[in-house]
Amino acid sequence: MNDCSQCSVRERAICQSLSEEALGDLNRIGRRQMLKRGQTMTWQGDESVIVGNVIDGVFKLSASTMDGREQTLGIMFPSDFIGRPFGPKSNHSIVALTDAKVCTFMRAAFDDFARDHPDLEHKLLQRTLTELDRTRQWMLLLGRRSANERVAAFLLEMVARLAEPDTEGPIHLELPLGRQDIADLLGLTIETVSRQITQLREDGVIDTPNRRTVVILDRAALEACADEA
Amino acid sequence: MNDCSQCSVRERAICQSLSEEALGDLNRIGRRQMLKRGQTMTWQGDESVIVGNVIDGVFKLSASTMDGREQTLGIMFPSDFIGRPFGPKSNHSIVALTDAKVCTFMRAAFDDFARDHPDLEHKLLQRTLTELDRTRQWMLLLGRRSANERVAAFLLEMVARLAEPDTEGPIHLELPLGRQDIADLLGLTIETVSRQITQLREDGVIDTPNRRTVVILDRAALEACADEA
DNA sequence: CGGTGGATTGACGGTTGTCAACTTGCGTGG
DNA sequence: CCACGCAAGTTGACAACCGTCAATCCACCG
Repeated sequence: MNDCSQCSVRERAICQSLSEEALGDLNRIGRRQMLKRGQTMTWQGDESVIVGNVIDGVFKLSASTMDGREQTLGIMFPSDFIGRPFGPKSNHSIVALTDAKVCTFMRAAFDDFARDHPDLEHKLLQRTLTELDRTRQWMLLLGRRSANERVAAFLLEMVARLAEPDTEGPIHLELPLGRQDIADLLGLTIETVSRQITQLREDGVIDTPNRRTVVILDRAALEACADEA
Repeated sequence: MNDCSQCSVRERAICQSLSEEALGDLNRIGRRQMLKRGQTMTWQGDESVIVGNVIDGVFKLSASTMDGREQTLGIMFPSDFIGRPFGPKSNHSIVALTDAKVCTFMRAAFDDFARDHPDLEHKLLQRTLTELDRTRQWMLLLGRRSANERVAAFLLEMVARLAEPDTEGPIHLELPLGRQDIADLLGLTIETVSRQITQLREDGVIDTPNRRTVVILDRAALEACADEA
């Protein structure tokens, strides 16, 4: 059964605003879906048919030019809302970076439901505004920051989103992205990302015990990199 | 008097959703404000105090790094909504690119009003979603496109936003931005922008009768530049 | 133990940024 | 109305950073 009361993002997703009864109604038009790492949920340019909440796993939103250069537009974590409600087209692909679980709705049905539940729309508005803020910050990074600033900023962003807050000492990160994903997110090539990471390791700022884990040894130094120079 | 019924963006701004009565209530908490070209309405990092509708003129949203590199995050035209509702901080400055007129509200009062008027919130949500789409498209440009692609894309964007639709022959554009503004928007330097414009002129794609006007001579060629190569 | 795909490293070149000189356009004041 | 002055824009020479291409390395899989 799809029981929202036991949903792991119950307290954080936009559905938190709903009464038990409304939640039941919403549940009736939704369905759970599992995706494998690397699987694409929706394609750039397709009609906007599906929207939903990320329950588990990590997704990237990405767009590419006609000749195949790719740019990641955002990373979505559990409780984030994905897809394009109230509009006919989706301008980006949504791809699972890890095995993932989502709670999906047909867009038309979701739109109708949302219009009848202003509290839900309000939560969605707040989330959209926050995402717009984040996206604009990323524009500054893409437009004006150097390769080493970008990599430092990326690592700090991952700390903010993945690590336990306020831990003392070295911070252990298990990255949901490979090097190519990082490059696509930062608007760099995989080689440049690799070189910057090597540099940070040689400077003693981070350690990389294996390809997917990063240990932050000197957070202050990383923050100095990200803010300028 | 502030008479919304005669407002030049009455049919296009988010207020279009309001009844006569609600419009009167909103009008009572708002005030008109004039700004000169170059004047800053709100500053990056300040508390979010003011929100509003652009009535006349053009604004840029911009953010800068600690060492002074600047990136423009968006261009706002009449009927667009500016400022950050439902959140305490504004992460970007809002600067008038031309003499301008806005209809402003104290954020706290606007927030309260919006929460009581779901139709208004819905319009705001739609606008925010559209702006997020546009911003993400711009991320692709900043992350992955070359200088000449960026300039071509910029000119086409200006055609879309400023020119009469579907005119045959050469398209006349009166740019609201100077070269430095264009550079900040495209994540380039002023010199690179200048060189690309010179190149397009020498190729016969555009003409530049004076510093602020551009004539599109060969739109197809421009579109070819923007899409790739 | 060997294969495969991701990651790293190196050499090189191109695009764009930097610095500086010069030109052009525009407004002000004589 | 013209001339002057300044800001905006253009052009050139050069350097740096990052992308490209290619070889190699390494982790993880059977």
